[in-house]
Amino acid sequence: MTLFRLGYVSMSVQVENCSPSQTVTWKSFSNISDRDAAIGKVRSVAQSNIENCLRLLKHNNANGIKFFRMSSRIIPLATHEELADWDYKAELTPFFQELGGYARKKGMRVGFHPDHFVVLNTPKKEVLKQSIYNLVYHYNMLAAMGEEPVHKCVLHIGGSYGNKEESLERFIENWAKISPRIQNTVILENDDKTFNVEDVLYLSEKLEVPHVFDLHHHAANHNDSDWTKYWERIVDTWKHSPSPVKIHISSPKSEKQFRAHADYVDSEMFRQFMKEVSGTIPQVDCMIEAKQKDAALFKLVEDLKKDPDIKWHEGAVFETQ
DNA sequence: CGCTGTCAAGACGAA
DNA sequence: TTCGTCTTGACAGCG
Repeated sequence: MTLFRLGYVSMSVQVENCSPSQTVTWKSFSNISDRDAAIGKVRSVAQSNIENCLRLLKHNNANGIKFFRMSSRIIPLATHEELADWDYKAELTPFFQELGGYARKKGMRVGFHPDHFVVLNTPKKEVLKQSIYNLVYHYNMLAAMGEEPVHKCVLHIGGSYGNKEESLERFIENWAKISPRIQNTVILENDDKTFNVEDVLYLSEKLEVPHVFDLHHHAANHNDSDWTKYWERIVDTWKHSPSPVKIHISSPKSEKQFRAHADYVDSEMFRQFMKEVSGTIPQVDCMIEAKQKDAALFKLVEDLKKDPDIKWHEGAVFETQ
């Protein structure tokens, strides 16, 4: 018996005018001569983003969706050094509290996937510094929400820099320079070009970091295409986590653009995955990464409803034998 | 009003 | 070494 929860990424294609990623660019910030007014602009955009994120959570709850990836762009310019003196935490905490309070009350799992500028295996000191600063920003948002800031930020291992083995080892060296509280926010995903499941498992097991397995990336980048032989080890990386195993699901856009995300996910592919996983663990949370966002999730649910073996709990939560 | 180019941030490969 | 591309949603600017 396995409980599946489906989630989706950041924004809805159904709820209108509800972007949680409105922004103020550095360029437009700089064009405002009154700095207080400029900060005010950033503050109001951030508040609006948090409000819209809350509206999305309410939309999710109404549809039985208990799993969600929040936008990393909630606070524009939060990690820009020119705004380092702005205490966004103090000013925005009440808004984040409401957001986190709602998620908690409804039993929702929320998390982040920081942008690709966060590269922990970089050889450049400055890039590592900025990356850690970016993770601190994510930590601060989680803390302000009252969320336990553990295993909530999905990252890739990083670049290969011409030598994959060295770059894998550099991750470990750099990891040692990061405080435990920030280390604890991180979970690691296999990518579609360089670091495959075996590489992530190597780090995950060594550093005790849960591995977020991405099925689509695995199809694009693997040593052995049969992922099931890694499954037990993947599950094992979650044994000390407060959260259930997390998986990424998406389908290739086309044969030619294999690595790009399709509008929807292939429900046959999902069904295959579901069959393999059923019975191996009590619960798995599946992040649907598709261009059509929540609409793709709803379409998958429609398809899965035809399956008589599935027992439905809520809109996007179900149980298999 | 709608289309196009630009936007904090990194990595990579082509020229 | 420099530049375009990747990828992506928002937005400013332009016609």
